[in-house]
Amino acid sequence: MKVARELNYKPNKIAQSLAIGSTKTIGIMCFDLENNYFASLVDVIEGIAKNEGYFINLILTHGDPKKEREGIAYLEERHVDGIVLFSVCKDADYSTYLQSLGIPIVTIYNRISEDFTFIGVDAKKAMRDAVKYIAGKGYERILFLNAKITSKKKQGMNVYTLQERQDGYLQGLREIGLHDPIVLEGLDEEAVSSAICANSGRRTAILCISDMYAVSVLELCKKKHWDVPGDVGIMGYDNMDMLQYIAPRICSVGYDVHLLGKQLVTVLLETMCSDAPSSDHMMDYCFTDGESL
Amino acid sequence: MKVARELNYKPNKIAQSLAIGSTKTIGIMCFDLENNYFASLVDVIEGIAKNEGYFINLILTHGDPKKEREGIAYLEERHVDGIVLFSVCKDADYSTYLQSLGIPIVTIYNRISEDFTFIGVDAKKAMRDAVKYIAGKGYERILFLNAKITSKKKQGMNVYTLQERQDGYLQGLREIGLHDPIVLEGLDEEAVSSAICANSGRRTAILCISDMYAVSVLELCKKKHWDVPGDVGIMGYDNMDMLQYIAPRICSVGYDVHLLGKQLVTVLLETMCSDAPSSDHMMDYCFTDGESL
DNA sequence: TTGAAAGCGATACCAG
DNA sequence: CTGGTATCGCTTTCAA
Repeated sequence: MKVARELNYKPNKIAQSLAIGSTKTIGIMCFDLENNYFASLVDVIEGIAKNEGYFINLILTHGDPKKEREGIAYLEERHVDGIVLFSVCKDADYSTYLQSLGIPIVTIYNRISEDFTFIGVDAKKAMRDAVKYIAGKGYERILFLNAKITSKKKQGMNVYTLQERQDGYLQGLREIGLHDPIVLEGLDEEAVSSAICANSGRRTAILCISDMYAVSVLELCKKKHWDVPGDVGIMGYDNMDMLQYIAPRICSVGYDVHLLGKQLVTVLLETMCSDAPSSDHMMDYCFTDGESL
Repeated sequence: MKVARELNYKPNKIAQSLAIGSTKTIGIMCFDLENNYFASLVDVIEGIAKNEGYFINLILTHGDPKKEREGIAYLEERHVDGIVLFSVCKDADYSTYLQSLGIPIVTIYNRISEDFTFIGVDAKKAMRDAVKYIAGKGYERILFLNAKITSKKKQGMNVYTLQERQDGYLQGLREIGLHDPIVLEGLDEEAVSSAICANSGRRTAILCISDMYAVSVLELCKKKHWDVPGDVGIMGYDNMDMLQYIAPRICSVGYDVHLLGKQLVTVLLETMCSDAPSSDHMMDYCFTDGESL
């Protein structure tokens, strides 16, 4: 040991990994970091993984399924011990391909199949309750603003969470006896405006797939000089930090990102040890009150 | 090759790295990803590095010098080919220690020493010009709101960029003949309010170390019912995306984050090949006009 | 062109 | 408890 110190010996983790067959590395496959939701989650995961002695290999897909496949191949070659996967791919082949790798995988945001543990919020339930929450504020007409889910589907992309949220909206609407669901896809100002205007005198709210959409709708309302929440109600999803700086404060669906990251890593580590897939974890959520409803 | 395909052969990058002595991996040592500025930059770096065939090992320090030192040690053990370093450490020993590792390092945000290539915006010049820009809008009194630079210094932290920005402010003030610099440290509402109020009838602007501080000052002004930009002018730094959703639109110092990331990776790759430290790159910046001045 | 052997830097087993 | 050796999977060199 004395000689080792004198020669300034440093163990070579590469050789160690090769010999021991484990890299002590976790791969994170994520969309992007521009979105604060993803960035926060990666931030939390890194911290917890590091505490547990694991390193992070980060790969971003920017929504490109090809990049995801390539990224998975890289992670396989690099022999990461586990993967946190925000997937944009979806087909049966992909699921069996992932399964064949024999690498523990935990999915988040989009589910791939029942074969992989999923950690997240029960988006369907959250949106169903959000509809009731909005109705409770006296709105008689509730629109849903989704991303361009149909075209994403056509491109063979994974739209699990978008679909869940939309289904939750539809279910919520049925349960409160409103039978004219209106789903908008993408932020086309014309389309959104005319949908809002066709209200036949009923107070209208718009439930958005995410806070970014909600913020854009708010911008639109300001431009059109519509009063929020008087003329138009707005609700977002994710409760991003940024909302607190925007007036009026947009109501949103929030959850504990730190806890989510914690569970993600815990379950992944569990899977890595026991070699058996763990059960899903559904997080709690809560509505953050604001001035937009 | 046919047999290889049949047996579904996949090269083992770990063994390859060991044999070849290169991991094709770049380490990114960064503060956090909560800050959109850092998150964007990491996002850009990942994309460009991947295009060049390099992988990302991400380590976050959350401003803790101890975590940075540990992180560097990990990256050394893992034999990354190069490091992008957002440093919070600063002392002569640290610089020579890093030098002794023999790993190509490019620094950003905070400079460590002349021995390491630095890529970034000339913050001193930017702030000096910002003072003139503000003065040009008719303000006769300009305050500077910094982070808690003094206490960070005492803790032995690297405050290079904070100091540069502050020095730029001081220099700009001298050059336009204003001789009462007022530097505030940290967002103490009391202190900021009273500094703003002690204006002796002169129109007052507050130049902030970053957009987050600028946004908070705006919040404060709203709470105090001060008119922006009538009573108080505000200017930020970084020109974060978020500003476009906040009214009034805060003026800021912007620059091309994508280009910054591109240069970072390019220079790092250059250093990795030639083995000689490259020269610094100073980015252009521009003032984004808004409604807060 | 092909094949065999030595190394990269650790771990792990087995005899002494 | 110590010291030698095979192994991990690949690159590289050298000989055939």
